Amino acid sequence: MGTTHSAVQIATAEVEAYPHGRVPRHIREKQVLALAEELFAEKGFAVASMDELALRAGVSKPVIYDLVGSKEELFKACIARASGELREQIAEAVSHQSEPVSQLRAGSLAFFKFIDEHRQSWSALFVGDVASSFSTEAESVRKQQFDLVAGLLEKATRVIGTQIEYKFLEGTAHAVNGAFEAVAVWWWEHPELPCEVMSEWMVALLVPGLTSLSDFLNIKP
Amino acid sequence: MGTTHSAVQIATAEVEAYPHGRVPRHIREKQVLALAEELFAEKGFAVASMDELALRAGVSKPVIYDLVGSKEELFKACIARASGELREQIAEAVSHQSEPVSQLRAGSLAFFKFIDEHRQSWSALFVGDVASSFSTEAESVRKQQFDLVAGLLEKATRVIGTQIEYKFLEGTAHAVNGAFEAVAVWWWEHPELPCEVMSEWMVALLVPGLTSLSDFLNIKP
DNA sequence: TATAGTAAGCTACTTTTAGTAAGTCAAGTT
DNA sequence: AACTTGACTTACTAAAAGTAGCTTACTATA
Repeated sequence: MGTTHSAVQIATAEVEAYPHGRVPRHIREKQVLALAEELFAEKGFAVASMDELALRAGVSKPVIYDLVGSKEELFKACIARASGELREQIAEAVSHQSEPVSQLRAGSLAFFKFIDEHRQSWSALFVGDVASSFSTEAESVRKQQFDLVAGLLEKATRVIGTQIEYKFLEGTAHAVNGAFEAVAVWWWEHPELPCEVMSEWMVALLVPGLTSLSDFLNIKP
Repeated sequence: MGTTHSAVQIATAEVEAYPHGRVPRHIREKQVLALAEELFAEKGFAVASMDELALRAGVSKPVIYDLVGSKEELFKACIARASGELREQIAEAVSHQSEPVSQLRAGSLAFFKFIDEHRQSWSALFVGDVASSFSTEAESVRKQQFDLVAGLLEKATRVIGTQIEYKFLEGTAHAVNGAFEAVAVWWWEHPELPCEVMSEWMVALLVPGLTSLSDFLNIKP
């Protein structure tokens, strides 16, 4: 367990187990996906070319197209894979907490840790280039933060005994997520700040408003 | 003053004042910029083509390239123009207020009003497609929100007599801006909510955290 | 074991679009 | 009248997405 292996390295090794070149579909697919993520991370969506991807995979272009459909679908697949991973990490961290504020804090820390460990990919897939036009994919991350936000607000309002409209929960979750994303982008140029500080900072910024938001929401039922 | 004229209509009228086709450079430039913004709003960066822009302007492609340099520069110019307008509107609204919270409230309302009146363009230039890769342009809007946030935090900390690090003001401004942008995107699918509600909602979400954030910031000098 | 079927891959295209080289044509300037 | 300049054109190149149709190796079964 001394060395760490990247997804690309693992996939390449698996492919090279077939020295004659003819590799089973699911193996080739994993390799192409891993190489694509790397390529997008290096160059961004617009500049990354399918020709180069084919070259790196040591395969011709139609093979790529047969596997992934189109450049856009490939990009979406990369986002889906990465955001799935992010979601898992946050969920894992949250699951150890029971109080809404502690959950948000744990989720926040997990978020920054994930980004810290995947700077390049994260920037390419979630920030740069066309990322936002595929927002339906990154959407799944928001869905999750939605749950955290909902937990916070519902607890706050359960006291008053009011049912908050779903709509407002949803919008607030988007706002919270937007704040996290934006500050993560800014963090990119200030990497000297540790995850813990980033996380506490965001908690300090958002929790007071979230807990007191119920007042506002009760005005507009 | 009965009818309203769009930027495109005005520019087209100016161009048609030269029936022989040879139009002075600055007039043609204004027309091309207006048409470009319209085209990007309709199709988004990736799908909009320079050929079609040339066609719509009734001019050949090299003319476009002579005027605007490249597709990316053209897009940046559109963002710069639009964000300049947004900045002006917010500045105007803020200038009528003196207290930080009132300023944030006024700025917030101006923000949502602007977007409400420029839905298509705003979405294409600031959200869709490549928008975020040109974030240096949209950056100028953040700079302004930075001032508002700084006002809030400095007032809060002046009481305690501490000097907040510039870095944290900046990051917080990004977070606030990200929250606004994200909720504006979400608003796109919930247009039934009036600007005033959106604005008050964001104020309710952000102000408590902003005013209390000083506690956190004083921990880390 | 011969052979039909299929999975993996290739060469060689088409199409679209950003960007450019080189020239035309009208109007003023000397 | 010759010369420069500024708006504009035709006709290209280059790069990259995506595809049609063929080849080759492996596999199952008669």
